[in-house]
Amino acid sequence: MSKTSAKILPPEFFRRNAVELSRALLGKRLVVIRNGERLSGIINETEAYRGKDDPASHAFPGITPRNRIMHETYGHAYVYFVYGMYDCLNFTAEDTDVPGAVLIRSIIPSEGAEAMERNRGRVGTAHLADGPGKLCRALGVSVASHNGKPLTKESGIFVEDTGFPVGAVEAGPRIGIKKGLEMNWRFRFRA
DNA sequence: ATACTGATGGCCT
DNA sequence: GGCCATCAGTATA
Repeated sequence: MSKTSAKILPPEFFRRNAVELSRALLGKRLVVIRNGERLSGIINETEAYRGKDDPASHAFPGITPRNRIMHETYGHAYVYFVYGMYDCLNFTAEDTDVPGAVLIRSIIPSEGAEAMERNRGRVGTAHLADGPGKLCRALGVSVASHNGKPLTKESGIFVEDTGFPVGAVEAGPRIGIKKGLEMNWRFRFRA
C-alpha cells in the first residue's frame, strides 16, 4: 500500500493578501514535529490581520520588536504571547516588506492526539485544540521555540495539503478585538 | 446554550 | 499604566 504523500506548502503559497490566505489555509494540515513525533491537525478556523488598513492588527502602529516578522517576510511563523498566559500562532503573509499575517484559531487534531492531550492536561479530543491558545499548548508551540521560523520541514513546523474537503465557509468578525469589527476576516468551516 | 470573571505578564506610549 | 488577536470555571437557562 502506498500512501499518497502530502505536499508541504511552499513559501510562495503564503505570498498573498492575508485575507485570501486565510481562506486558502482552511482544510490544510498544520504539522509540528515534537520529540521526533508528528503532531498535526486540520486547520478549520483562521483570521486575517493586515497593516495600516487594519486597526485591529499588531502591525497597525508600524514596526515594533514584536511584530517585526509580520512586516519582513511571508511564510514564517509569527508567535506572540497574550494575556500573560497564552501563545498564539500566525503565518506571515503578503509580499516582502508588506505587513500581514493569518492567525490560526482552531485545528481538528489528527496525528499525535495522545501527546496533545498530555500537553493540555486533558483527556479526550473535544476542545483539545479549538482555540488559538489551546492549539499552541497542544502542539507545544511558543514564542521561544517557534517565533520567526520559516515554515519548512527543517524548522519542524509547516503546513501540508492533504486534499481535505472543505465544505461551506462562513465569514464573520474577528474575535477578541475592539477595532476593525466591520471587517469579516474570520473564516471557518464545520467538520 | 450565553454571560461573566479572575488569572497573569509582556508590550507599547 | 493601560491594554490586550485567551481560557477555564461558574452561574444561570
